[in-house]
Amino acid sequence: MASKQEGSAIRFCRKGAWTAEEDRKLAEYIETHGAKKWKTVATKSGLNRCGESCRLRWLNYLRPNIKKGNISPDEEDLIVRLHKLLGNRWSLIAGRLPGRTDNEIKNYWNSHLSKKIYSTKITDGTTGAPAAPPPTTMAKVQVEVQATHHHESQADNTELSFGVGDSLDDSVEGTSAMDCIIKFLELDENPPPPPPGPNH
DNA sequence: AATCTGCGCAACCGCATTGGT
DNA sequence: CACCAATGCGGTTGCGCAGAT
Repeated sequence: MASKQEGSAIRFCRKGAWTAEEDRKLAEYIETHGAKKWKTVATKSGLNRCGESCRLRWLNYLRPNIKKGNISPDEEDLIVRLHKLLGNRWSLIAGRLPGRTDNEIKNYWNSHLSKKIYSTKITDGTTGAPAAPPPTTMAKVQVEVQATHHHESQADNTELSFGVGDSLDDSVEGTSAMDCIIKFLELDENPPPPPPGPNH
């Protein structure tokens, strides 16, 4: 019986907007069992949804400590700077903005900031290539950050700062972490003179 | 008052990466 | 060491709402 239901759940993933009832079921299940093994979550929670769909819904909407809307000028500035550094690594950028999701930042960038940046570039006369060509792998991100700062040790710190495993939890993401990023970004704006080293 | 256009948000799809067997 | 499955990420699309004409 159960196996049949599970099978159908996997084969016929419901699509479209989530209902309040689905949200409740998902939240209830995750509260009890935790947010892991999304395929299992999808089947055991009684939702005819794909695991990926459940994950997205949880991360972008149901998860606690999520801020909705009202992106402050500070956050906007941070997003612009981080995007300049990291390119379209939305999850990394989101990791530095407590309570924000990669999807929200991505949407915000696409609808607001990209236009803003573009018009700024037109004004500056610096048209052409995007702020940061999107690297395809984390390794490339590291290389890019290193290249940006022309300083190995700094790049190493950066890599630590931008750990992917960071959660959006406000309790973890303290002011000091944010301060660290802001400092880091200040360095990006006013980079110290590169030491005479192996770096070009 | 009705229609059209643009904007913002939520969700889906495909690809890449990582972990386990 | 190779293969398979699961997970995560980024890009793109669709839907609904608000404002302008």
